[in-house]
Amino acid sequence: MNKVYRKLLKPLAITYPQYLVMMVLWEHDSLSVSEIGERLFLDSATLTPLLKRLESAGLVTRSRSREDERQVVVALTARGRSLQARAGKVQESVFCATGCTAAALKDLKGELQRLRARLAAGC
Amino acid sequence: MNKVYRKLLKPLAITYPQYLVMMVLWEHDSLSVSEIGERLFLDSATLTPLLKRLESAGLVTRSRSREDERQVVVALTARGRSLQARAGKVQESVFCATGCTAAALKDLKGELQRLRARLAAGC
DNA sequence: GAATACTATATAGCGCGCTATTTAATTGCA
DNA sequence: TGCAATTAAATAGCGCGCTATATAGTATTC
Repeated sequence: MNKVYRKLLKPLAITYPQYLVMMVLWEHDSLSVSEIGERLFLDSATLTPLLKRLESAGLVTRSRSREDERQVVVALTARGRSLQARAGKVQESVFCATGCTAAALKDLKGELQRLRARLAAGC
Repeated sequence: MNKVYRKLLKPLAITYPQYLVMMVLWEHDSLSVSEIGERLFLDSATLTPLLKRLESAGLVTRSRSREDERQVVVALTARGRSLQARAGKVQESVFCATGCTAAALKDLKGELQRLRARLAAGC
């Protein structure tokens, strides 16, 4: 999975986890670190360095929230937004590589999500 | 997945990837690095340091093969073998945590294996 | 209003999995 | 035989995901 994305994302010069963060931001434009974390099941220990790399790549900005100075708001830059267009083919290519129908993939995704929930809940 | 195993393997003081290697060795007792790699889809860059950790934990030995000095043969120690008994409950606990029937898990495994094969083959 | 508890990030440190490269042993071919 | 090609491990270096801990800022409680 990671390996498939790696090849496709090489032209964009981002990694697969970075791509996941960008996808979340393309939907919401601006989110706090923990809001991103909730959506991707990642915590600040993972996200902080990743976001710093996206920041130094000029794709996002990180700034302390005015209302709550504990929070760091991550927002897309123009460059970050424009990357979305170039990323269009990625999803398509991965879908093609799976050789699955959209319905089969949806089923599999649902099954894995349920499994994750059960594993997280404990025995 | 990893997180579930981590908790269960803590008493054994090994990680989940280390546990996978031990499972392979419990079946075969002695294998070369690349033979382990084939079974787990891992290469020497990942396995060499992992095996060194298992070696320094006293669970395996690593020695150059006599027939082919390029190969390193990894073999269980007595301590490594005896760990198998203590690991008995791990599989059971994980199975329980999935909340799946054995048949459902088998199906899911097959589906994911086919998906991996397709992804590896390319579009 | 001050001490306390809680929350959001950040940091340190570890193991894993990867790519790219190196080293050493074996194979194969002229 | 000798030299090139191949193979098996090892190494360097990077990003990720985790646990444990620290550092702030905010909320609560008395």
